[in-house]
Amino acid sequence: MKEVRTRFAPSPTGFMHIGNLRTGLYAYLFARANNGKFILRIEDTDSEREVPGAVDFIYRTLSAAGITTDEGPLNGGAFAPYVQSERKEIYLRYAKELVALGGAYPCFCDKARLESLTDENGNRKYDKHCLSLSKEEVALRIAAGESFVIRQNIPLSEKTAYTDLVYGEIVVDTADLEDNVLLKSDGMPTYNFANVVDDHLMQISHVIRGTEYLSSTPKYNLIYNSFGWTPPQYIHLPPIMKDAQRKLSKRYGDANFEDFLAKGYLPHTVINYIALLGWSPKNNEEKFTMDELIALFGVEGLSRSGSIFDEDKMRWLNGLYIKELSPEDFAKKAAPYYDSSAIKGKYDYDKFNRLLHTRIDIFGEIPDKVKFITEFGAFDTELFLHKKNKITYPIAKTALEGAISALSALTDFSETAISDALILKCEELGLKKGQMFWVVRVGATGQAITPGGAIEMLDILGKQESLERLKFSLGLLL
RNA sequence: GGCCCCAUGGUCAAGCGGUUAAGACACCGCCCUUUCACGGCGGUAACAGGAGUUCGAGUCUCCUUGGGGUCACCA
Repeated sequence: MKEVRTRFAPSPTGFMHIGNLRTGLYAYLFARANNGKFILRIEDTDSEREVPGAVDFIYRTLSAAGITTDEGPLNGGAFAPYVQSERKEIYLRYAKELVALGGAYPCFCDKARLESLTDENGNRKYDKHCLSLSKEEVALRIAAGESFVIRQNIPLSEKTAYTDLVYGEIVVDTADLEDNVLLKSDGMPTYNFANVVDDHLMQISHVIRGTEYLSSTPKYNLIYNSFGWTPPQYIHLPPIMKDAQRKLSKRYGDANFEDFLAKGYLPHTVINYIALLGWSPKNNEEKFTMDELIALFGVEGLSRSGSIFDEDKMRWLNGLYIKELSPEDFAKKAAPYYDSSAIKGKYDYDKFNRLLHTRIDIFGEIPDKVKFITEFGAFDTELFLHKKNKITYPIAKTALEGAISALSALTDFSETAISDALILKCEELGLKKGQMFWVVRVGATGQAITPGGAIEMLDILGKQESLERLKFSLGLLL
């Protein structure tokens, strides 16, 4: 059997869209799962969208994602160059050959004429006007420096079919296809042409890409046929959706890989999560290493319908991965988020690390979790009330007063001392421990949900601040 | 609008003619716990609709409806 070779062919736009990354991931997994090669190719034939430094950016992204390439612009390979803008002469050569073979023809029609072809529904289809030009006239006009493009010569009406590995047989009538531009007037190829020439020359065995190409693939196969080449196998992928009717796109917010990293997602969480959007293994697990994904991946598990991106689930997954981090790793990754929070430079980050390690799903939650340190003021006293612990206003008041007196007497404000003193006071006042701790925790922070228990909160705040806050809270009850 | 594709809970999804229709997220409840959280256990919730094929249909066929894609000198 032929060697499996897949490719990831992004445009250098300066960001890595999640949908794109998933396509690349699947191409990578498929290659690795079949002991094949994974190739990176840069599709930069649209000079207007060129972004400097984008190639490095793509490599950094793949590296962060744990995806390695066998061939590409930076690591080279037998089919270099891997950047389309550097392959201009190749496309030109093959375009000429295709014209000679009758699969394409030069076209001199200008924009105005093209627009005049638009019908009442706003649709337009090229009428093969320039196909009838004589060889002599074509040569003359080109020699005269007239601007032209090369168009694909598509048969008027015949059925074309191919078998997609996930969607099955796709049949399209060539009457529904247009004589698209293959080579632009600036000499650059369009995707329609470059992708065919490159996939063939680079010996790509399986083309893995989004469904937007599902119905135009027959067009590409026609080109392969004209050249006498064998088309690759196709694996088209359903889209990742923002909601039921919108595709996930950067226009709607945080859909880029790097945005998720900035929010405090671990790179592998994103990979793990998107791997499961549109593909599922036969087992019932949700958490996979890259090696496990490779071992499990197969086209049988690919789905045909679009999937809505659910950040809640990705958060949960990230929480799982965060809990697995060693304390050192956690501290290292959390540090930048403390530095951008209100407690920057103050307090011992490690005290928070210990509390937050099991309490956050993404690092971006840190600033909000530590906010209570610097933000404290009047709050809704209903927070004191607790049905299950039978906490009423009088009990809250008693507990607060008791806590204040017990804590005031302490010289050693350690966690054990605080705990002992509060528990002793409970017995003295006939309060349940749960009542005391709840009231103290709320009284010291003004929040129902806190990044730690009562004792931990008091310990972090220190004796003076704790007492001031408890007295303030008591005041709210009077 | 033409053409192509898709359709199981709110979401991701198993299922590939016979199942009490898995599992996960989210949500709710219980337990654990000195309070927050973690963790454990449990619960609510789905085959878009209609014909047909079949002893039997979520699974096959057709139609309807809904949704997506595509119709560029963008990829």
